[in-house]
Amino acid sequence: MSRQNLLDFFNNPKPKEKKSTESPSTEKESTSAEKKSPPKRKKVVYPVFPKDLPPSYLVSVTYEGKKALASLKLYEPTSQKIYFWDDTTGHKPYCLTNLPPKELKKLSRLTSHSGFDHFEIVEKYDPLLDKQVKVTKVVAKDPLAIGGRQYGCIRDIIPEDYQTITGSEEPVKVWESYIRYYQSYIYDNNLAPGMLYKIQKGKLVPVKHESSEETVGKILELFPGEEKEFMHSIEMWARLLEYPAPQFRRVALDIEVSSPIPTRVPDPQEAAYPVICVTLFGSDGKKETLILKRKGITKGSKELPSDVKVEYFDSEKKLLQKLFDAIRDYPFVLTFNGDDFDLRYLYNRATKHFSFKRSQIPIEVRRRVCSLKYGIHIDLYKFFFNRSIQIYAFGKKYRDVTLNAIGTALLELSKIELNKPFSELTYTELALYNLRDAEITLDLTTFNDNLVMKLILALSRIARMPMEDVSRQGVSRWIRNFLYHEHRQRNMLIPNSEDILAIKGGTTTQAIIKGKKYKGAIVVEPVPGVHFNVAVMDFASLYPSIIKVYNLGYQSLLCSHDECKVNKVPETPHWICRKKKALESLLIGSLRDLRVKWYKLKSKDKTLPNELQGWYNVIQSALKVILNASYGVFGAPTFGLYCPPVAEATAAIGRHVITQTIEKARALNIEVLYGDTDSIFLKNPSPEQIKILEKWSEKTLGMELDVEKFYRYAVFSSRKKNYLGIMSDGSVDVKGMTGKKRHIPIYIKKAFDQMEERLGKVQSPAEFEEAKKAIQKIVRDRYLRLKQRRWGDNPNELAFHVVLGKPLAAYKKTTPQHVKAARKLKEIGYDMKTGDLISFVKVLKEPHVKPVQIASNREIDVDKYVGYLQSTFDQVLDALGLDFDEIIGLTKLGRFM
DNA sequence: GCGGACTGCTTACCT
DNA sequence: ACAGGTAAGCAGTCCGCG
Repeated sequence: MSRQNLLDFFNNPKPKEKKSTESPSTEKESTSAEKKSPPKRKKVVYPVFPKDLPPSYLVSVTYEGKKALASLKLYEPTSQKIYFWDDTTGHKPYCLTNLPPKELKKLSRLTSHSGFDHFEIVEKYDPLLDKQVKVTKVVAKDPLAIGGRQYGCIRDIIPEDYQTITGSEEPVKVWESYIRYYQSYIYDNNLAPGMLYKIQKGKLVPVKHESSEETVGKILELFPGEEKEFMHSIEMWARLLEYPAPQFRRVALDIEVSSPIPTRVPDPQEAAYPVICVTLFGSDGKKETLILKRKGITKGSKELPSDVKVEYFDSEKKLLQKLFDAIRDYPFVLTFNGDDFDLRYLYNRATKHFSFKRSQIPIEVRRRVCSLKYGIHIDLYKFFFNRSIQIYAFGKKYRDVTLNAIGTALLELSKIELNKPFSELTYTELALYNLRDAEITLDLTTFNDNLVMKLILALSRIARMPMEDVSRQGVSRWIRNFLYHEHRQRNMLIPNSEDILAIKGGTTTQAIIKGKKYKGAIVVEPVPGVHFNVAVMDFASLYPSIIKVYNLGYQSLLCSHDECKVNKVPETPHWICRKKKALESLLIGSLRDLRVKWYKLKSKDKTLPNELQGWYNVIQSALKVILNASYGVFGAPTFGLYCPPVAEATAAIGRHVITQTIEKARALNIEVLYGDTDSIFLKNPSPEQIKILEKWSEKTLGMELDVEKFYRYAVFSSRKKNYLGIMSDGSVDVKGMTGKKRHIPIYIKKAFDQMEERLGKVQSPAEFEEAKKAIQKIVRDRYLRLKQRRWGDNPNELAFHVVLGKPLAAYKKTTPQHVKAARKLKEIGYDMKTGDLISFVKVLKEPHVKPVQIASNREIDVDKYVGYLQSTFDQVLDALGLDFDEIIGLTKLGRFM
């Protein structure tokens, strides 16, 4: 499954849009701002949707407790303002139960519950029983009554009281009680966050975008002969994805707080120390820094850029007031870790240390999230932390989830390095530092034509989630939510996870890895050596294809029909339904086909206007992220539609498919050099042989097998997931090799890179001998330099870099080397937490490791590094028939001396 | 008490 | 809070050994 990423498209980033300088640069620094205009205490009123407003994007749905209804935020792209619209449909929170009203009326705790409203009998399709059922809709006055955290909510009362009161053994079921109210509102009204709406006669109605509709029509023509149901899904997705994206008016916010201990981050709960500097960096050109005056601090000699507006404050309260007013002005506010720090700190600082009332602060603090009353808060830390985003959208370009690492990797813009503690900075130094952080934060969303904003928008549409949620939650939530949405659209009961598990059961195969639930993919034993003319064929999104073609989903696996029981999944006792299409199969299948047949092609179509091609690339990446996870979620207990047999069946069919393909290739007399999950590496196949394989796959497996790439030659050792592939242009694919892993010292990596470059130059088998000699020289040189201890003035290049996977105290079973180093760092005052990258070197003395910060050249254990050099190169040398010891001048005999 | 064989833990990677 | 499979290094344990 190939790993081309979102950034590939933008190899030629356009020059940045010129930012309009809204504030004239003449006003540089005014120290007297607060004397001029003391902030007035006026009531903050937010705009309500006017009657004739142009089409606006639905960006948020929340429950408004005071009014007891759903409240929507819409972003009007011309005025670039947020407007509020309150529900007029009378929609109310509810849950479903199998008890009829007659029985429910016996439950006095329910009927007398202050939040209880009424009962309705509704008919639904139960996908686990495959039949229509009558259930009771228990309607409530507010969402907390259904499933609030406090004692005695409706979803708990129903089963508890029914059994105690009636003594009945009948299983009492409650459905859909754990769905957030605003999601329920979105599902029931078939809303799509991120899409265009208008208000017509007091109702929210979707806006048609004509040229997008035309494209949707064209897309549908790409799928002749598909069933009606499938076409409807394609149409729905295409509409969600074709509609244009707006310009997002936004501001990045970053604050600095004084702290008595420089290495400790102040606690946002206490918010005990003053906010000393704040920067607002806007997409509209705003660059404003607010500084708190403190004793003994001077401006210093450095200069700020002339377009930055600086304001000094005598009082922190006034600074906060000014900041709050600015926040209120923007429809979108960006932070890096604002949920856990900046916004939380500001809120607590304002309420606990100054006399701000809650109504005077534009921030709402919840358990894990900080949101805004007016705008939309996007915490980019949470977004970039998302593993799927990291890997599939950004191709692992950034490895550390810090502002500095992401900024450096994606923007080539780094944080300003400080060489003295915070408290000793001049005002200007502090402002520059703060300004840079805010700049990076904004630029993370502007680069490549606002890629990140568009990506969040696209995901929001697919997942049917507000942008605020989709940017914070993981891919399993995205998938769950659009599947839930489709359940509601079809009047299907959304099953409880435990019921799926109880009916469909667990897994039956034995995993190779201890502790795993079921058997996964096949990895073919590679044929060691150097092979010229290697074709890599793979199945385009194998697992989503399987889910589509084989009709996989919790409904279809182990269905209740006797006649389906013969439709077995290979190597398992599971069977698959032949009578009814599973929702997952339909929706994941249509998404896959849409990506492969439209968005992937369009994202590479140079004839399209640049901007449109970019949008298509965003879409195909968003789809990739979702599709890549679409099989895994079935095996994840946290997924709402968790169904182990579905995951197990997908993997089993995958093994079957690849095994058959390998057999077919061999039957065609093609040597199969290697294969992993969905790919096969073929030695020197003829174009005819390839064509036969492709046709065969289409016909017998119903799946698309294509040549994904062609290597001039490939180098395999006997290790799986470990090879080099040299493309015809000389570029080199390096997979799984230690020489490419992030933790190894640059000193060793450099030698590996040299070797890689040399291998890229080899055109033919005849040229190989010379390359081998060159590689031997590279290895020998690096070995000798190590032995001569020539690596520089400090051991930085010898440092290993390993991520701390959990808090220091959680390492109980063993103490790995990086943990030893981290504990040492902690002793000398560093703040060590999960996710930190620990850099350490290997030294002679116990405990043989030392943080690089405090290590010196003379204590380095050179032989350890020689050992590392050897194991790194062995992976390649094996295949080339070379021997490390011989290269460095040890004869085979010499090794025993 | 010591060393080799073994298992388990941890991280980084592949698909 | 997507999944399982593989490689590598090190920590810790067990067992034999006069």
